[in-house]
Amino acid sequence: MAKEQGPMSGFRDLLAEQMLPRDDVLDTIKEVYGTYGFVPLKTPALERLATLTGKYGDEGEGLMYRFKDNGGRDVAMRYDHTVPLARVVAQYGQELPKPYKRFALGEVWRGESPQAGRYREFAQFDADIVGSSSYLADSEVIAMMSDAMSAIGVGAVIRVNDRRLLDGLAQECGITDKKGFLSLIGSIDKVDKIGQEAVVAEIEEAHGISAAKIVDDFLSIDGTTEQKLLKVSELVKNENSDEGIGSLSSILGTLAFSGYSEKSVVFDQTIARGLSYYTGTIYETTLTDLPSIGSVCSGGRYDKLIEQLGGPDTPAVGTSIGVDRLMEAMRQLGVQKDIKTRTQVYVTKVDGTVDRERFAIVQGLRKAGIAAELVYEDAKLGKQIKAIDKLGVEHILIVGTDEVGKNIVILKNLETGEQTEVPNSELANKVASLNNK
RNA sequence: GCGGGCUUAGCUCAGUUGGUUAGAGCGUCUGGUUGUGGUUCAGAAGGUCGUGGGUUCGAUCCCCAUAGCUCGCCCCA
Repeated sequence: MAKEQGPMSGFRDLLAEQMLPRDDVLDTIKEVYGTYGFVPLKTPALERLATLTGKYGDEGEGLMYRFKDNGGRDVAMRYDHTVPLARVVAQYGQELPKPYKRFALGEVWRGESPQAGRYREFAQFDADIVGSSSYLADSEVIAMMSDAMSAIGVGAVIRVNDRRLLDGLAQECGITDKKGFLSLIGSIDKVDKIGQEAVVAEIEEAHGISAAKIVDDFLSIDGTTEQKLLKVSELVKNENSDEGIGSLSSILGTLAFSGYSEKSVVFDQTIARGLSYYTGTIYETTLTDLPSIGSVCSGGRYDKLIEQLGGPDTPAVGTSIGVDRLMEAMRQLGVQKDIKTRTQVYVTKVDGTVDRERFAIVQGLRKAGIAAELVYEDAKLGKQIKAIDKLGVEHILIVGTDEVGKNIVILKNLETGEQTEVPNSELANKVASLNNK
């Protein structure tokens, strides 16, 4: 059958069984972010083309969804949350609190060719601290990522590095031009994918044997965070790397002091991040039980970006969660909740003459904060129960003329099969207590 | 932008070395008598075999084209 009536390639419908667990995860993350004082920011899905052009490089530009709107204006779909943030900072700079800690959750659109775990419309959940270059800001963002992963029940380790360390490494390798540097970083970034040997070979080809030797030694460094930092500082000695190591020591030391062990936050000199705009701390998140899915949450410090994007010269550090990849990971890990509805009680229909009473019962439950529904159409009770059970609703009420006459309802637990008569007056409390268990 | 794979029932897929009524599992529906499900039993509905052309007495199967989907590379989340 033609599958041409579905959504376009790279776009998806998310039905209740995807959206409900997703909402739960996002709510949990929002709560965590809230405990750090982050406030929400919503920017439009559509921006003026001029706001977005020239910000993502030629490649990004080509991937942007752009068109003329009905009034003939050039517009483009939001491509990420960072450029809109820069616009907001430029526009409201004076009014914003300092530091400005905001999170942004929403869809972004990129006209890439879709692949496994990559879509043309996908949600990003960004959190950034704008206006401070303090290492405490970096520390908070990393701690917050770690907390968020714990809160949603996913084991994760955040691997932290510093861009300046890599700058220093490049310097040691005799690489001074930006292009060479990006190629070096690009190679190092692939170490998880292709292995150290292949990376070293690639670097030897591009930058010569002595550079390859240094990188090989660099990548081989092992041990605890503290040991590794020491060894790196011995191997790469220059101003750049010293800054990076100093900053990493402060951040990781501070985090360790607050109980973030090496199981949750580590120094990893192989983290490179392909993006060119990072200036300091960089980090990625590896899921303990599903490393192959890649980083579900990553970011770093980008002190020059907001200025480049047309805002004021403002330091910033932030993180971005790939919501869809995270949900996919949770599905694969089997930790995604299996829910199709939030309804707690379903009132069945056994007798059409008591619809008013059934409706009133449902309204009473709803007023008490309980999610309740009632069956509309006549059907065999067995069929009703089957359908309700399939939805995953645990309790049903049976209300017919007998029950209405006695001012009671029959409450049945579909999991245990247990069934009791409950006086109408006690119903809401009874149901509430069931769901609190 | 480059390369591979796929497209048969609502879903996941068989299948025909080209030949009369295209199959399975799951799902859906009906029934195993009146207000009690998840197991089970009996039965039913449901397919222009992606679209267009060609070869052939005959095509879902072969050829060409086209579209859609999908997976890699690049880049990224």
